Amino acid sequence: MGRPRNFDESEVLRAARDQFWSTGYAAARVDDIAAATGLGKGSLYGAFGDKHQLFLRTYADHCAGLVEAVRRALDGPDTDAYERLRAHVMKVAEATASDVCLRGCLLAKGAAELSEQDRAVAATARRTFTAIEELITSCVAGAQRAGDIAPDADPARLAGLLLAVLRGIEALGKGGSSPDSLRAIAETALAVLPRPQSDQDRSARPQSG
Amino acid sequence: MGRPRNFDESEVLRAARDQFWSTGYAAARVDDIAAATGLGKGSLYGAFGDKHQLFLRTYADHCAGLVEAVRRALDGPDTDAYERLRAHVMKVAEATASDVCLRGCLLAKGAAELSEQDRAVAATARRTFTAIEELITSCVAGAQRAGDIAPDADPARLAGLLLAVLRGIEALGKGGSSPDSLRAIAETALAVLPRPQSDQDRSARPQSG
DNA sequence: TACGTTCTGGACGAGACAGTCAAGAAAGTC
DNA sequence: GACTTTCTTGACTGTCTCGTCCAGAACGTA
Repeated sequence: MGRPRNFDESEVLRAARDQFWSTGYAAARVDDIAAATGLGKGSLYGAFGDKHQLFLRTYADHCAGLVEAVRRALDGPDTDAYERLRAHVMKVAEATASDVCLRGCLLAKGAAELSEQDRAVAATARRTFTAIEELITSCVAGAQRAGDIAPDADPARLAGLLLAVLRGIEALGKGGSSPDSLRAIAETALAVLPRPQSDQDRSARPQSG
Repeated sequence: MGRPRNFDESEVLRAARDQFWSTGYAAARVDDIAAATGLGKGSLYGAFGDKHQLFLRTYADHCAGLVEAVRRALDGPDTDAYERLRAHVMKVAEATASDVCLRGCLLAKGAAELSEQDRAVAATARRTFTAIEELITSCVAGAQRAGDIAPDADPARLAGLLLAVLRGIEALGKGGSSPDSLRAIAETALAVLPRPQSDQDRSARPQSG
């Protein structure tokens, strides 16, 4: 059956992804990727095709992983849906704030660099955004059923807004916005979500100071 | 006094910017930039230094122009502050939605590609974000004085949220989100802004359907 | 052990690219 | 008109990088 492969595919893909992630697609050198993975270029080309194919593969895998992570963070019973949503939004802000090297999110970085000229990248990015938005929509709807979101609000619209805020936090983090300001954005986004009337309406307002 | 320059600096910078804008920094070729500007490479290097310096110049100019455009859109009397804010948010959504080629915003594209490795780019992006946020803060404060925003809300926090939403819309547009969904995000962001108590509270809620 | 097959690794070639340079052009000055 | 200075042009160079290729290694099979 021939010589078996001497490497773990997922490890190689992760190393390759990290190269693309830190330098971007165009600036990533195949030789560097080979060095980072420990493979010779022949093996790399034999197993994954050329640089572009390798990128598409790592990008798609990474995006799928992202969606799965969001699913794990947001899935669960309605009772805790609002709390899970809150925790997730804050976690994204914290993660972006603590990304000292400004590497940011590969999803956004890849889309920014390539979506104009590469339909496959644009399609993957779009699918990823849509999938995450659906997960947020479900979570908001759960919170609504549990009485933590105003009953007359549209979960899909709130989810769209929250997704935009999350992507915006990511974008601002790339510019080096302070951790505090990113946290403030996340808190404010949660604070303006419409709560049921029964709550003090004030609690839905960002406080001064 | 020697031979005078044969080109208009701002036109050359604009042409160079467009090259960086459509391909990204790393993938932009100096030969293409020269061709686009109509200059020989010698003139380009003589006038603007190397590729990196040229990019920094176009990036800084572009960001300064962006801030000026936002200032023009948001400056004015308190009476119309809320309306100007609303119009601006909707305009960004429309502009992103109609950006068929997914070129996106050079500010975000440059920051995504280079801020990790280039402090000057990160600093320019950060300054730009800060400047825009301050303009939004002023506008929100004006709207608050005019009675269009809840008096107990914190304009700076709302401005941070709005900036994040605007950047998020831009990021989602890069993935090819539908014009309708981008518009919906903008509308929802405006709808969740806390309005004064005197208004029907319902009007501050995104409607179902 | 001999053989076919698949993987490995790195040398190699072709092309692309950034930046330089030298010869000449266009201005001002005397 | 001679001279100085600055700008212009595009050919040129050296370097970098992608992708290929091939000799050999590591497996299963007979």
